[in-house]
Amino acid sequence: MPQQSAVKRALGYIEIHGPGNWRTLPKNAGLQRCGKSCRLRWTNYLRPDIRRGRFSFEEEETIIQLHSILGNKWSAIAGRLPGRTDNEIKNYWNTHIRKRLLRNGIDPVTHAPRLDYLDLSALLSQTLCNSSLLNVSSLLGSTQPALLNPELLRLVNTLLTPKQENPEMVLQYLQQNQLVPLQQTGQLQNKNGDPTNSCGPFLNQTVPIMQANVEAGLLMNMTNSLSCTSSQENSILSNQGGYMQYCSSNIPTIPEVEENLNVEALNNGNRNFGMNSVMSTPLSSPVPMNSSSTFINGSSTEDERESYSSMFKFEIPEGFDFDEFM
DNA sequence: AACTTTTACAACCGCATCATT
DNA sequence: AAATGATGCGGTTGTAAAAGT
Repeated sequence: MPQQSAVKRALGYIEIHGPGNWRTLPKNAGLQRCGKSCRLRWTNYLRPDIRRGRFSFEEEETIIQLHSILGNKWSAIAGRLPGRTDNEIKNYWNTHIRKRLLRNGIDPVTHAPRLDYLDLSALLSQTLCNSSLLNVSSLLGSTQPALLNPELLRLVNTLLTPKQENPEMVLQYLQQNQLVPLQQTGQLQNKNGDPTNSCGPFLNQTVPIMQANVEAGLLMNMTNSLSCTSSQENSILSNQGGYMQYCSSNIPTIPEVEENLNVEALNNGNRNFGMNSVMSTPLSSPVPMNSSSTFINGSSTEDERESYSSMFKFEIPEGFDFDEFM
């Protein structure tokens, strides 16, 4: 007996008798399934009001927000997303959202930032001149993010502490910890020992450059990378005064950073990066969740969403003089 | 082209709760 | 109040398709 016609019979049976009577349904419709299986099949797949297709960005944000409040109460979350089933949301969480949160250094269970989940190797390499001489990956000691080298955590902390934003201290730290070769001239060299390569002069000249430009912009961006890796995660930052805001002992909060940096100078090179734009999702109540805050558009693809995340990674400020640098 | 690995999603399982007798 | 069956729910598994080698 073709399965297609069995489904049609089941649907016809439900149309006549309504959903329910799951025990009698398989017998009357000639199905091999048990009643429970029929019910699940109906609620998760066959129901006519089920909305199929990709989750929109709004839906995704709603799921994250609700999950931060409700936890794994998938049916409760589904209740706020018309046409979506708990099973669908659960699957989407496990296959998409959870992974992205982990990649962005956010614990998907607690929704708190976790440095040990973050791809710090890539972040720091990118940060410090995309340097091949920085043996950052060795700091990690393992490919497993959970086993983060404490040295790296200290380094990140050093980089992120506003009072220590002087790049000289960063370099000093790197040298002290043998993360870069210590040179008598103070110049750095690459693996080939060539001090005139792109990275050496950069780090040598970086101090004044960074003091002028990078100091504010790069550190701010790096802070964003760690604590606010995407507009989506920004929206679920802790629950203070109607706003969600993540907190961490190591990571300065955004207001702290703003306090310690010259915001005006910062914005010169990063106008699209204003703090307001990333901290603007009100969450005075769990529902309704259709915040208008940080949406780029409602039909963004996953790749596009990933690119939002990368927006918050290190960028060289506009004022950066590459000619001088080279 | 063939094989392996990864991804995404539907389906299943077991337990908890609710409703009925 | 207890027993029984139905339903709801969250975690897990199975598998087809896609991606990678």
